Amino acid sequence: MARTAQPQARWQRRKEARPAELARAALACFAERGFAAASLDEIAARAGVTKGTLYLYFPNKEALFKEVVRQALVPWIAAFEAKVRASDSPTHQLERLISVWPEFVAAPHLAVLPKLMIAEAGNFPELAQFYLREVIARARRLVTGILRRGMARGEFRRTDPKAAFFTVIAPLLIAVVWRHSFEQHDDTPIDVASLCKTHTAILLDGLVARKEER
Amino acid sequence: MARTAQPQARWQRRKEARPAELARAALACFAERGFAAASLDEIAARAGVTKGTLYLYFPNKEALFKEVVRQALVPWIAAFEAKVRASDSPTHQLERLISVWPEFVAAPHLAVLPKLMIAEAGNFPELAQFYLREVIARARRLVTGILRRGMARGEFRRTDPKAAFFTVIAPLLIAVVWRHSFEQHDDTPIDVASLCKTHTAILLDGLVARKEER
Amino acid sequence: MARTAQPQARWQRRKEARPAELARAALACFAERGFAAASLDEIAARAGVTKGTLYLYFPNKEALFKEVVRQALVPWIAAFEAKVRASDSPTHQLERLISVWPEFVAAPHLAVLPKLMIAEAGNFPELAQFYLREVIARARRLVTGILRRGMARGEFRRTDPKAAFFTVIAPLLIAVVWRHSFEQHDDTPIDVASLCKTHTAILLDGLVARKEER
Amino acid sequence: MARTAQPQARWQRRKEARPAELARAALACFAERGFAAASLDEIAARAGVTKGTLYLYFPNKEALFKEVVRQALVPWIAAFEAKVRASDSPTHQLERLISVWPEFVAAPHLAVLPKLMIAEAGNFPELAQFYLREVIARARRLVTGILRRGMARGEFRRTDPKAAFFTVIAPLLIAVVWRHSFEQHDDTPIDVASLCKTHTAILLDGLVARKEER
DNA sequence: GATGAATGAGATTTCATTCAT
DNA sequence: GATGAATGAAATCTCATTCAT
Repeated sequence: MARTAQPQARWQRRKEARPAELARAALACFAERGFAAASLDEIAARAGVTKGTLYLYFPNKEALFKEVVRQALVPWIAAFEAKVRASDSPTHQLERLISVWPEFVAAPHLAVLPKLMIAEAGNFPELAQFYLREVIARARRLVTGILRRGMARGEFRRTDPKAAFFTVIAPLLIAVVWRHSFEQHDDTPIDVASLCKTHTAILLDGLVARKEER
Repeated sequence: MARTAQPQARWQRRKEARPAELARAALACFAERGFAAASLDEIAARAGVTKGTLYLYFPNKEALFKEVVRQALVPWIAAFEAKVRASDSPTHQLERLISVWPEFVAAPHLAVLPKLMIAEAGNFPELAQFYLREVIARARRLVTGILRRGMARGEFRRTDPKAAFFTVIAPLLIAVVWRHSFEQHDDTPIDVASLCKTHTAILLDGLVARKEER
Repeated sequence: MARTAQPQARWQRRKEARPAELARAALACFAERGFAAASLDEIAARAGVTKGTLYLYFPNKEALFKEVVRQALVPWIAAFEAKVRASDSPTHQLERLISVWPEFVAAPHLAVLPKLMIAEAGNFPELAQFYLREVIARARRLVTGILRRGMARGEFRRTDPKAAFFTVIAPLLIAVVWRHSFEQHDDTPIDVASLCKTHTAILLDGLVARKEER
Repeated sequence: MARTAQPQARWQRRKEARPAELARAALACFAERGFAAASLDEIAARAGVTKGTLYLYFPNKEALFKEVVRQALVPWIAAFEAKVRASDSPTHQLERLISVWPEFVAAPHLAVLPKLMIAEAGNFPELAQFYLREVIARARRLVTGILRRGMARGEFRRTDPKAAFFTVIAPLLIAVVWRHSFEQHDDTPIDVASLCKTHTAILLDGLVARKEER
């Protein structure tokens, strides 16, 4: 009973899947613990391989971090911009931008990045610049564009668009960050949908009550 | 009676001054490198003592970190609370609350703490809970209190106070975080004062333009 | 095909052999210096590995110690039990039990363990309980079992078996302990074989002389 | 209201008591943990002084250990020998020697020494020699003397007195040692009185049953 | 391609000892 | 005489990285 030559199926089966698996595991670990506290042992274990294997794909821990984060950043931007185009009214565009946020928060691979970037930007300048250029700057252009158009059309009150950008975006950002830092230690989880609804309302009409509405 | 040359004492007794000095040095190191990357050697050196001395005052690195956070942040929360108590009108209270922020952002090293907490919450559950309890919860009580009173008095429109808390606070928080993660890589630094002004305006009156003002 | 000169491998893989080698080296160090004074550096050096390697096999120094005790002593207890099972007469069983002792005393490093356990029981409660459970209790069961059977058969006089256990075992124990504490400072070394012979004689027939022998 | 000059009563009151207090505390710590694991902090705390004070009385840890142990050894011997003189019959002398043992076991400062000496003899040769000379050798002379006289009078069977010494003394020794090493980890404490009674019985008459008694 | 045993530098932590007060 | 803050050397332990298999 001759044992037919197995074309080393054990490894081949996974060969193409590997890099993506490693990236997913690494991203999750880095996001949970930060760069320094994430151990290669843990990343490897989570990816179902051994530590040595990581070094087949990445020259060292820092390169692994940068590569994995850089790759994960790309989807963020496109997804982000696409959502806004569907409308023409600046008000509706803002509403829409905020209303898709809960989707982002729920997507595990995307939601993890802002916290990670906030935590590690100081230690990884190139990465920070990349994030700044490819994510933040584009988001800023998107939002300030909406605001400027709204002001030009008389739909929005005059404000400094660059400053207003923070008021528009920050609560959304904090929501994702919260998810991955404090929520597990808090007793009451935040309701992202409700948060977005309230944020939209305040953003557009303010906190102050008025007799007559627009 | 001229002061004779002191044969350089190997060390000096600084019983009361020490803990604060150590905490200050530690804060600076944690701010620069993050919790994990800050070494006790470096902290000790910056404080002008040896590693062993750190252990006279703190049982371990984590306790040192916790103490640093406590000493640095709690006074600020108190300051914010005091600022709010000084006024009676909810609208003015919000305005004042936001107006102290630039001072907070400018305090040396202090403003890194929110970023540090975001980064390390996952690694130090106890610290995260402490921060939640002593900082976030107090801030939340402060803001939701203002909002509720405003609504009760008919001064503010009805919203979910817990959700609105994020819209009030998040832009401020992002401003501090920005300082220590992306600002150095961006070409135009943010102007915190202007940001606070814009934020207050939008927060109170919204983005949408109206014929008649309050 | 001559074996070419090996460019001295930095290290070798010894997966299966390692734990036993490490335990052996550790036993020697613990025996010479005691638990606290034995340094991991020294143990590693003696085993021909680096400190880090120890942690591949044992989570910490205490676990290493525990493993050393377990590996070294448990086989001996089993040997004693086997020796006893080989006979049927309680008297012979006691004789045989004692007659193996010189071998135990002569086994290299092994005989320090009782002394080490006496010295460290206070510092390692868990280890003390392990030793009590796996070594002392088994020895006690073995001896009291023999005594009880002897009494039941009328071969031995009635005594409290748990108290008699001490009279049976203590001189043997003291002999090993002596070896590693006082013998080197005494002028005349003890002759374990003779000691065992005398002990057996007294144990069975007492010191007091009689007209008629059994 | 002039404050009368207090002749620094605070320290003077204790001046003479100090050394004894220190010695007591040190002995207890060393006995509990062994030389290496006993910390000067703990000893000082137990004595109600600070670490620095220890260095007023002893040049270093090793000297403290040796001095304290050496001083504690002296009472052992005298107390031990005095008990035996009261009788003339070797059998009674042995009985008496064993019967006073429970007193030793109960005396905290004495009972602690055998364990300590067993544990540290290897690391402190001079101390071991002192103990050997002043305690063990004298005890050996005492016991072998009794045995030899008993044999000469035909009261005891002929045995090697030096070997028999172990059978006589070991169970007693083990009882004290047990007290300070394993008893706290065992569920059933040993009953020293019962142990001594049983030991006497076996020692004199052996385990083996006989028709006619002496 | 994958493994995982081994490394070794560096981290935190401990503690006997010193010395200004 | 007593203190206790400070030291500094050495201990245990961790972990990114290497490399024989």
